[in-house]
Amino acid sequence: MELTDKQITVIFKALCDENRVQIFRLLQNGEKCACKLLEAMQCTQPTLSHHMKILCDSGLVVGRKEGKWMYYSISPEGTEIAVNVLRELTKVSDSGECCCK
Amino acid sequence: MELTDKQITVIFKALCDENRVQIFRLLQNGEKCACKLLEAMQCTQPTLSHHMKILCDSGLVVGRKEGKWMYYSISPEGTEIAVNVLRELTKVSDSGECCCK
DNA sequence: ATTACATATTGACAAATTTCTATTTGTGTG
DNA sequence: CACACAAATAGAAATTTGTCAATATGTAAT
Repeated sequence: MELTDKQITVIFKALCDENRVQIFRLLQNGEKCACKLLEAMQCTQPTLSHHMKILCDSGLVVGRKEGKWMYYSISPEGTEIAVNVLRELTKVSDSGECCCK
Repeated sequence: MELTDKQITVIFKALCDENRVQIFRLLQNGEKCACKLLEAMQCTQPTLSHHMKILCDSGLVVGRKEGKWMYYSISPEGTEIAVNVLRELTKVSDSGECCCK
């Protein structure tokens, strides 16, 4: 399962905005409906919808529709992928010195 | 050691750009000087300098000056912090249902 | 069907980001 | 000192992102 550089940026874009970080905090207690998230956030409904789209695109959050409502939750699978990608990208396999010495 | 939401976004901004993802790949073999990175990248020197600043600000990369040269490498400490933050933010402590049912 | 409600989409605008060229700063050498 | 080289900074242009008001879509209830 190889991710492109582009896909990697999409994952971490989820965490590049303070509002979205706050949304993660709200989701830590379990699944929440959009309306409940909206109450807790200082933004309009379209703005929240926009952020939720970015979060779902990242794979770190999953949405579930139930009647009129959208329920969002943190995805353990997405989380695991993100952690692995981060570990992979920052893994150092020290192989020799730089030439510029 | 508590990080603000703002600081968290700064960490993950490092990984929000394809060029910077590429730089991580280049640094995986160990420390590299800026001039060597520049050779491998498709951008100008000021652009690389800009990206390196963002990477250093994130704490995921550290720079070391030696004479005229700047040497950059992946920071194991910064990496560990980033992984911990990611784990922390995406940790679910399931405490009850949403009210909107 | 009509109404009410929850969410998504559209379009516009402001702010932030990326990129470049030109210039400056810092360091070593003849 | 004067020159060359590496890297950073300044400033401007192009692009992307975040935000909102307005509107559309989907769902349930009367």
